[in-house]
Amino acid sequence: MPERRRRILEFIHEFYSENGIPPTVRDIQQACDISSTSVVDYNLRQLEEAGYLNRRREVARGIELLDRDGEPVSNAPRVQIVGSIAAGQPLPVFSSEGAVASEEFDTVEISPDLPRRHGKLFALTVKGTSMIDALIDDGDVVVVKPAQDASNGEMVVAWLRDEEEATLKKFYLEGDQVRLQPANSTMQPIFCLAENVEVKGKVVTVLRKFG
Amino acid sequence: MPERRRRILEFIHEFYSENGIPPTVRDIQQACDISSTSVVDYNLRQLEEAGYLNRRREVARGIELLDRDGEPVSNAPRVQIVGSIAAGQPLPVFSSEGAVASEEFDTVEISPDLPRRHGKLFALTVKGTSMIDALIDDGDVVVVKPAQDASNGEMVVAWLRDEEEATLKKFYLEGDQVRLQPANSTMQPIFCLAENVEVKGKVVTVLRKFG
DNA sequence: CTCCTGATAGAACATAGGTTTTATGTCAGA
DNA sequence: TCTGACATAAAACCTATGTTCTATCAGGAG
Repeated sequence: MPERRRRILEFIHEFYSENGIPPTVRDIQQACDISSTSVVDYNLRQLEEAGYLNRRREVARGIELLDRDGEPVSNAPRVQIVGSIAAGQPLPVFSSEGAVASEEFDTVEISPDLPRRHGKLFALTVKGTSMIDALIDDGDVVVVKPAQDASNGEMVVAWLRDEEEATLKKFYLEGDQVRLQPANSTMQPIFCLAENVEVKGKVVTVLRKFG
Repeated sequence: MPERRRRILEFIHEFYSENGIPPTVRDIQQACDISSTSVVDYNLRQLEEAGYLNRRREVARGIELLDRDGEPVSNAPRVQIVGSIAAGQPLPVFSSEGAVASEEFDTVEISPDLPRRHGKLFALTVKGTSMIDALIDDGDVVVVKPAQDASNGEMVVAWLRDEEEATLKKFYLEGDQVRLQPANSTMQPIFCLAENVEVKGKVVTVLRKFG
């Protein structure tokens, strides 16, 4: 893709993020030092053909950015799904400095207030029904804030060293013991030694989609 | 605030959620059955003075919605929480034409792709643990697309006429009977006559927050 | 009744902004 | 060298859209 075209696309992203509305042809013209609106139009057509954006004809500010799948893109924040969590399976290695390559993973869109409140986040897909007792279904996505410890009552991603098992439970430190309480209050808690429990993060939200 | 003004504000929210760009004066005029653009302009000025929005003068689609603090509202769409759903309680009256006043209700932020895919949505807070069998906890928020019927397998908000009870279940039409299947596959389904089941909407997503 | 204010109308105006037309330059390949 | 695709230009065009002007009407205060 020609440099100028790339520049235009980049500018549209920037402008939309900053202003909440798409730029006009003339906004682009100015920002990218282009001498004529027709050149902008030409390049926009190319970009449209290449699937990078949609243009609502005859509509002011009718540029709509698209993602790889041709779906309208939004500037809502996304977090990486760095892997899955399931009974009896190792957790993916998630380092806070993103040792995971950005491009390799799927992402999910989340509410903007989450990163605002919690900072950097990641997500895990739940595989299997082993988390049913935490009211989390097969296929749900849990959004997690990385953490090494937790306060009582917080829902955590915990790694049980001896059992080599990951679980989602409410965390309670009681002396040198840890009580891991299922969200479903009719289920029984697990008790284990504090040193056997490795907190990997705090669950911030659960996402479940239908249809 | 006059009814018409409220309507305008509500429409701007809707339009922006669905289209990713603010409406024009004439979009508003049409949607709200107003005879003249000047009336729209007049009301927009009032809304601006009252701090509900910002107008970028001389700019096409220059309406910018503000939140209570006068800050630009994030362009992540929001849906109204029109009430709660609980066992043995009536559902709130939710009409598609927004009989519910905008200001009286809380809202939740949702992913922008939801309104784009499903159109107008509303949300219900789940009260009590009666929806545990649908893996939905006390305090969860379900986002719902209004609908009068459903296809097999879809999670619906159903109203059981005889029982006078609202429930969240997977919907299956089987002859003249309806099977309402809990998401938790270990639980037993409910069978009832089709005419006893009133579908109110389809569940699009469930939101659960921790901390 | 008169005056004022809030709200509604209809029409016209002005310009922001999408689109088109025609022309020019560059470069790879026949 | 010629040709055609690709990219750039300048200017004009047209309509979508923000703005303004003037008029009307209902209701409350004086």
